[in-house]
Amino acid sequence: MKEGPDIARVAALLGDPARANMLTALMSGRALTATELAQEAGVTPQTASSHLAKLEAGQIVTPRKQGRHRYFTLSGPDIVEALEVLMGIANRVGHNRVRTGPKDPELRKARVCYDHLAGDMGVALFDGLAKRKLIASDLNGVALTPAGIDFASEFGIDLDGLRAKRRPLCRECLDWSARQSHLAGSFGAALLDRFYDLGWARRVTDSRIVRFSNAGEKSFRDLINP
Amino acid sequence: MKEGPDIARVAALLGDPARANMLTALMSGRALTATELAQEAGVTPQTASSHLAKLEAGQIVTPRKQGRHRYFTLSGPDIVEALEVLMGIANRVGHNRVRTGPKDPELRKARVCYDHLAGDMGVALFDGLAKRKLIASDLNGVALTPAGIDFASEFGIDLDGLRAKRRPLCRECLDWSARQSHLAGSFGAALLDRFYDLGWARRVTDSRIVRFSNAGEKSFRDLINP
DNA sequence: TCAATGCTTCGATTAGCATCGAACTATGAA
DNA sequence: TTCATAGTTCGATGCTAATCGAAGCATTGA
Repeated sequence: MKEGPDIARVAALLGDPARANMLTALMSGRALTATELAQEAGVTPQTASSHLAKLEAGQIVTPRKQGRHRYFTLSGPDIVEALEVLMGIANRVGHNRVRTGPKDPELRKARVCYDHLAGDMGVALFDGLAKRKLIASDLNGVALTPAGIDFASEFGIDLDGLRAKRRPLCRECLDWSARQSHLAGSFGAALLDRFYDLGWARRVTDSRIVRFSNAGEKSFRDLINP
Repeated sequence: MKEGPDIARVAALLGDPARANMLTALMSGRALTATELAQEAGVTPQTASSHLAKLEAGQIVTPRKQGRHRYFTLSGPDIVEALEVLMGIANRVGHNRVRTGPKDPELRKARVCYDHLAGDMGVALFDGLAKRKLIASDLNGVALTPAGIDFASEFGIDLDGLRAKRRPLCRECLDWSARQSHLAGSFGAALLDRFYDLGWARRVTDSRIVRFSNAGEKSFRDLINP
């Protein structure tokens, strides 16, 4: 009938509430089992199975069999990007769920959102970088300032390497718990990696929690509030 | 129920074939009337009206009243980006419509796809830049090489200005007629703008056709095949 | 005023699909 | 082998939403 790639097929796959919930859960970057995804989506395992079959057929998720579990992950960075963009639009047009966010105080404080820092410290990072004028945000989104570009190389981040990827460098991502923006995109992810490398923080296994050491948190505070 | 922005609402709006066709048509950047969009989508005006009401309520499109017509445009650059990303995914997973592309030979040769160059010359531009190693594409997508960055400034393109926008610099976009990649993203758009400024080409009014002058086409050939 | 065009609202029909209960397969543990 | 857990398939149900015909506004032009 019409020309071009079939957007509708892909978008329809993301457009069901149950499936969207599953995919959102997978944005944590962790591989989740079918049952876990069923719980995340609030549906029965049968229903989840049917949804997962569709997502798999559409190459939105990739399954990996391990013992009697099937672990699912998002099938590529383009899926992450699509979800991030859609989140941004949903945020802009005010389609937000009423929800307070995670209960666990450690989760509220610092956790990973796919591959970047979220939670109170994620928001603090965004605000801190903005206050130091290393990033600037306007109607069109957020971007590194010239000062921010200098900062990145001083801080040990290879911007040219990041630019080689398809993902945009900077993106705002609405924080589920704090309801404010934190920094996503490949630069946001690189910052968190750098925190790991510097020993400031580490990821708690089997959880989205990011735990800063005392010294690491101090350095972090100095970074955002010099 | 769940946390976060409501992806599903937005994605569902893009996930209907009729609506997706309308939105794809609007990627040309031109404002289209309700009846035109109905034709593009292959539905009756009544059905189109109902779809447009939903898209308007979801702030995906913006109407502008003029006389007895209602002109619709995409409501922001984030919508364009979402459509581009979804096209990329649909392309990757092989969800393409079977269709040869536009019939008009001039359309096949050079036209705008939203705001960048498409058609045979769009594909030639992509290939030429790749052959000159000004852009490099891999699994993750396409990006400017260091040589490409130098080229851009020599050619009069303000990369820092482009980076300040939310849109990614480079993106592959599957060409509807040639079935090969051409260059989208803010850099792709800037290149086309530069062609206009240099007098190489101009846009035919009320059409997506881009018409190169003889001298312009020669310069274009020299550019991509030095 | 009348007619034509652009677009929307109403109502009825239809089709697709999300959902779940129940039964089935597969892996692992006792 | 037997039991338990993880996951899928099947079938039935019910809801939502896309679709279009017909009628209703609104704007423009004669």
